Amino acid sequence: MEKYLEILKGSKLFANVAEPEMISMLACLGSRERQYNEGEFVFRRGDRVDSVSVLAEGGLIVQSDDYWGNRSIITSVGVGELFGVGYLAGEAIMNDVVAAEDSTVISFDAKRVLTVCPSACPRHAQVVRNLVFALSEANLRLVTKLGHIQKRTTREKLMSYLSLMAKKTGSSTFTIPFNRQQLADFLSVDRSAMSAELCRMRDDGLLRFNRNSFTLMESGRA
Amino acid sequence: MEKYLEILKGSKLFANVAEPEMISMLACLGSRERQYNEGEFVFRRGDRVDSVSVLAEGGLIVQSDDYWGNRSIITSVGVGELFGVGYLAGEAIMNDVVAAEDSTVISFDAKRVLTVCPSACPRHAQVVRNLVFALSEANLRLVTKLGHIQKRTTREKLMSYLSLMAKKTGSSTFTIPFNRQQLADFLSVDRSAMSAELCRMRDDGLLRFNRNSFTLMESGRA
DNA sequence: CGCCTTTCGTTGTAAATACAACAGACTTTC
DNA sequence: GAAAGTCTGTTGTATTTACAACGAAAGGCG
Repeated sequence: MEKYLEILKGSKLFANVAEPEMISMLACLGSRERQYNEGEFVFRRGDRVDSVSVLAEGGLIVQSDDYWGNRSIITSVGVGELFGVGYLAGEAIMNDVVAAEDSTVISFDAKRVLTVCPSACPRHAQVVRNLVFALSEANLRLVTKLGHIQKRTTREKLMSYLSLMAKKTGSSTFTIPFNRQQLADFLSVDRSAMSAELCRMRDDGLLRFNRNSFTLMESGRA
Repeated sequence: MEKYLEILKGSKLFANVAEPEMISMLACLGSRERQYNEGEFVFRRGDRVDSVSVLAEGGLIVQSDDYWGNRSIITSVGVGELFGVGYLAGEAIMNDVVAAEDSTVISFDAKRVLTVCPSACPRHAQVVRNLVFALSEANLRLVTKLGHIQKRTTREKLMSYLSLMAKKTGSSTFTIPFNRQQLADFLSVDRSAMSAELCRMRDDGLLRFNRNSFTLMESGRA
């Protein structure tokens, strides 16, 4: 566990909690550490989640395959981020969470995080507040994704996603954390159709790209 | 404010908080009450939200119009539900919140809810926990909606939404809280195309409907 | 290097959707 | 109860997308 103190310190869950206090809370919160190999399932649809989990190493994909095998990528999870916190109210989880690479997950007993000893652990209340903020951000991510997907055409979806990425990185040139198939799954469109549309957008002078590196052109908004 | 005590008592925010304690907290949390007429904006895109709001009367729609005027309905808000809680982390709100009918909103100062006097107000910690659960549920709603929208065809989107409604109400006959245009906006499809698809589904024996009352047929899953 | 696997672009066709326009049913209002 | 307005269903056309299939390029590995 000590290995990951730095990461935990930088995670949303322990924002504004000093290291000594954090360490004293780790035991109190029932923390557990577990490794996952690439491709392994962290959660499966139908599981009940009774923990608050932080990714300490690696990368995760939150996805969902429907009855006919169409895969939808809900979101990706990076180091230091919380996940699975959308199901604390007791509902069964609706998506699979899969390790995109070898990963380490640190999880905390949800009941202890939420209900035990806010006085005994001096900064416990802060952790609960952090949880509120983390959930709030998760909400924002989902709404943002909805904003992309609700666009009517593939080109609009791509523009919506790519222009947000440019805004987030503060540069018109950036790389995305998806390959073509994953991007298509994320935007909920067909890969080959999306690939073709990307090329048309390039030919129309909207952008340039190479693999997962993109550059948006001034001409913009078509 | 007293008018709405019953509703507040039944709201997610004050679950497991006895009425006397709740009343003593109302002032402490900086509660405000405000009326909105049908069509009036409760929040506009770009607003900063520094409050936790509960709908006491009426009904709200969370929606977003894009640059070209296409409207997307994110969700509807019923009496007793929290809204706007996805933006506590400080980001600007991305959607408009509009009163679908004459409505009353009670809001609480977010900073006080999150940071003040967890000891002075005996059940303050419970309210913060409730907020976590409410956010968790909001997350779930969004993920559920994503599940509908990510379906590739209009028929699949309709089946996804309607079968969930049947499951939620526990009956194969139920009414939905949307008219056709709103349902189309919610599922992010064209209204007339959706209307036509609904009729084809009826002709295929999948369901029956009249206005916003639907009945799913045994034959199911096409 | 050569083989194998994965990823990406390309194309043609069938299917699905958006859009526009209109008619009928139902509501509201005066 | 007539008029105006709203909601829903219907149809035809142009556009967009999904699907399948394939070849080329890139990366991994013995």
